Amino acid sequence: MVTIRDVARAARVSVATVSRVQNESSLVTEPTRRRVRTVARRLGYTPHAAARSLSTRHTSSIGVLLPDLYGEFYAELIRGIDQTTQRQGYHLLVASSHNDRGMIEAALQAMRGRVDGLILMSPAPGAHVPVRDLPEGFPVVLLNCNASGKAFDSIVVANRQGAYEMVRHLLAQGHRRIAMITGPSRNFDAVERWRGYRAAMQSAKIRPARQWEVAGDFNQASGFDACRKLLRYQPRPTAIFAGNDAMAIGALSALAEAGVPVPGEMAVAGFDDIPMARYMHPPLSTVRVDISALGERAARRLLDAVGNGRKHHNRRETLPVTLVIRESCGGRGQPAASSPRRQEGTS
Amino acid sequence: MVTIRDVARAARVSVATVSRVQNESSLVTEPTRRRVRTVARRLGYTPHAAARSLSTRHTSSIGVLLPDLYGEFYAELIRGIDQTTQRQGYHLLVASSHNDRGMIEAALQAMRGRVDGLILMSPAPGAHVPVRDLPEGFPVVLLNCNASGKAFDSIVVANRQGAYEMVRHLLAQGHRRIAMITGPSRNFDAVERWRGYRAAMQSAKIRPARQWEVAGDFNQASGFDACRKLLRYQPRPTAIFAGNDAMAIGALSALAEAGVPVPGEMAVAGFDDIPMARYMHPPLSTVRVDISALGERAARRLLDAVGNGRKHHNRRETLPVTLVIRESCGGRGQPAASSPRRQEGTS
DNA sequence: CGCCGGCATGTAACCGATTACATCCTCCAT
DNA sequence: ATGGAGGATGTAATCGGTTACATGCCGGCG
Repeated sequence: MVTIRDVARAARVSVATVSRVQNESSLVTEPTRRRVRTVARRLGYTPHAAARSLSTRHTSSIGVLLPDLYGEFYAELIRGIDQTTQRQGYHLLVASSHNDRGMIEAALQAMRGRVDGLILMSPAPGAHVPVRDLPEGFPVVLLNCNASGKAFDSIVVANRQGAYEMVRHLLAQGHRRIAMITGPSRNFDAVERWRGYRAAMQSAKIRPARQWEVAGDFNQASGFDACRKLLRYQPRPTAIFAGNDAMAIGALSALAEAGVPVPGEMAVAGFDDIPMARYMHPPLSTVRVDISALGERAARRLLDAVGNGRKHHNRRETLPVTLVIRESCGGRGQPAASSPRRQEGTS
Repeated sequence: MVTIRDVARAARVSVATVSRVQNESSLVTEPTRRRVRTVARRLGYTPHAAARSLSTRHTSSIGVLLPDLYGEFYAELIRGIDQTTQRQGYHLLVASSHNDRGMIEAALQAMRGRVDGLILMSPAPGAHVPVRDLPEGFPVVLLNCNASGKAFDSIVVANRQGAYEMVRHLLAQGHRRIAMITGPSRNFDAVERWRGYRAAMQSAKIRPARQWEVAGDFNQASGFDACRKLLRYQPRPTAIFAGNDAMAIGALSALAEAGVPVPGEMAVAGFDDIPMARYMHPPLSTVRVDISALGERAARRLLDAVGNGRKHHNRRETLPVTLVIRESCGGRGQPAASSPRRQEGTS
């Protein structure tokens, strides 16, 4: 393992000079600089990150603590975060907590001295983040958490509003018996979307009925099951609003199997606008959430705090969502677009 | 920032003792241990990771360098890796290279002193990994790379065999005009799958024709476009094998739009078995790749190398794949299953 | 009684960088 | 000629841990 001292010796200079060359300090004469560069390259020298962060007191990496890593949502989120942090020369330390309180604390501990800031997403609506474990004044950005009274920056998706508008749209189409397949009750997004549904129903003077709300868990399979359950109702609902696209797709599958025409006898809508959604049969109406933008904003906000005064601003930002009406809910849907949406996926 | 010395002073012991308590060393009497523990907790002491790794010469985290982060594939891969590393107390530093050679090198550099080992996936089939940038004897596991003659551990997916078997299945159904929508030509998986297709066609004495091979990029949109192109052919193909599920789904969408019954007039098959696949209409036949298992194996292999002698074994392991025949290709398909596949996704 | 072994604890060197401060040199102004 | 300014470079302290080795204490045994 070649260290800065090896380079210094070989280049017949002091360690200080080598360090200065590495860090682009202006106080080195051009010939010296070249000599050091050459020697460093020849020896294959790379500065030791741990040593560097010990003395500089920053790590140029940030932590991302998520409840889970399963599914497109987190993939997109991480991608958005990575995009902006990488551009600024920061690295990403990711961890998943599996919603386990102990693991959250362990992860938070482990991050000390490893990262300069933290993006934290703990989905349980009631759970208060174990903030006390964090060093005082440590930059944190919360995602989709209720900020629990503490002065943290946070970014939330306009879940309630999106759900409200989608259900209003279904109402405008003449639907009255609108069922909802909800997400996990301990999930912040799920609960907010459900609140939006309720608010919209009430705005149309329709009394919310527990029976129209079937619980799912955000996976396709639960949407499939929930839909089958709804099909046994008498009278049947005429529209199904699913808490996310995965469940909506499960529902579409159940409807196809049961021979129920969509949107003819049943309108379906989802939430998220995952890439798949427009390629469903029929193309799925949904609420578009730009997840990678969410990640980008969080990262930008965090890097801001890390770079500048590292102060908590207690700013709460809301990421807007937009209705995407396609054929599955009977509005005039657009046909599936054919323009490629991104460069190149894999596998 | 409270350090080990602060704790030592407050507990009236030396730093060595505090360190020993932290590391569960047996050489501390029970009363001392308790006293130190109490003081540490009261002061909110957490050891500084950078300092610790500087002296112990290991970081308890491993690096994951991927070509991109877009899509379910990488999400699953990271999840699989995270699962096993987390269990052993390791952290994950992820980075995406965007296939840019410079960025790969930069990332490799940045990993020095930050990670104990590396999982590396560079998809370009010709590209040789810039191995020389790695410290001698640094544990590395390559994913889906051709190991380029160096003595590295590697794990590859049985892409060629899976494609071969799927096309053989289509042939057995009586299809002769089987088209393929290929993935990006610089992608290792894509090329291997295409080779499998070719091999199967040749095994049936069908001369491969360039015209039956339409280029895609692994995204839904490209599958949609490619399928429209194929529909204009005279005579039409009777089966389409897509290089991955995303493109197969795009193709299904184009077929639905054109009113071509599946599998009646056109059989369709994909590759990967993403969770969505069984919920398509009709359910999609595909080649199942257990991506998270791929990640798990890679992680296990790497941790093995890190823990034990950190030697390169130059072992090459192959992850098997299995055919999943559903309705989209006319075999007797299973109906969509209704058992939940995983605990709880989000959004 | 004295010596020795072994255990609990302390002291200080070290890991590999950064950087404040010291030093030295050169060149210029008085 | 001389003092001083200022730039290039070197020396050594420092970051916060770990750990080899030193020390001191205690009990047991000859």
